[in-house]
Amino acid sequence: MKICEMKNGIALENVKDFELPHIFECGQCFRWNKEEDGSYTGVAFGKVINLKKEGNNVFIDNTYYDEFIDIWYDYFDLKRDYGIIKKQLANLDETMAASVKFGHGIRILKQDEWETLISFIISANNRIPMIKKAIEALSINYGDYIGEYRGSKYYSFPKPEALYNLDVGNIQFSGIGFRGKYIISAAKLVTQGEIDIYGLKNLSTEEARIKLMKFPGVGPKVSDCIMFFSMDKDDAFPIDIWVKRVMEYFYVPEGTSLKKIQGFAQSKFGNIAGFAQQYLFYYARELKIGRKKR
DNA sequence: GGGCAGGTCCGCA
DNA sequence: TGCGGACCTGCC
Repeated sequence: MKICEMKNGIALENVKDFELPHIFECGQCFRWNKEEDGSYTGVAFGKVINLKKEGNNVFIDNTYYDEFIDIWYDYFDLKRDYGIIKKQLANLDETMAASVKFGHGIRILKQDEWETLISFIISANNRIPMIKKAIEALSINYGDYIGEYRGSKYYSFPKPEALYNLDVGNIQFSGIGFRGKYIISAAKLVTQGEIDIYGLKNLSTEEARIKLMKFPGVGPKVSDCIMFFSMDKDDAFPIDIWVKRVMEYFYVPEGTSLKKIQGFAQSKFGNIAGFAQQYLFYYARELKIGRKKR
């Protein structure tokens, strides 16, 4: 891959394993939206950027070289060779081979810990369009105004300090529902220094999971999402309804407990379980594998 | 209109 | 420990 400076942006030439729909629609993030021209615009770390792909080149607009190196290179996990991971997984069995082929351009974004915590608290028993709406409402109301980009206004994700002294009634936006009280509790725990959200990545997966589950609204699934999507815990294996379905469809008997599925996944996928989960999730959800007919 | 959605919490054996 | 039911809310 070659990095080239451009007017108001940069170009990545000869990028491998980088498909915009795979990255932004595999369920790991909620603040990226597809534009009419097929490009994606999103907000992360208080910045707005737009990505467009032509051939094997990716164009990132509204940034500059130093910012790209500081923020986006890591955010898009560009130091990692996904070819190695995909090969390892595809060699396991036909299901993994098909999943990896289907989502071949997935990359795991290195997201902000706090934003990921709140986003996945909101995700519990919710729908993706609703989750996106809720996060957008929180940002518009309690985030900072970033600026206008291509005719739309953008806001950063609110800091914990902006939420901790709110009343539950203040954040009853569409899609928040019963999760409002969890969000405020989380903001309090972080602001008051009871849980060092940005220090958890230095702990082991098991220790970080225990700490994360101290947040109300955070159970095993949400904690694994937070660890994998923002704390480099590649052995985390979040089991949601789709992963449960695809695991039951291909690997374990129907009705297997989540704990047993978790154990099965750990022994099968080991320290790259998170990646396996993401390819399986995208595969299952896009193809609606295992979903019962109504 | 009842059921369901990227689960978690709570009460009960 | 492990299980079933409740849960905001919008959409089918």
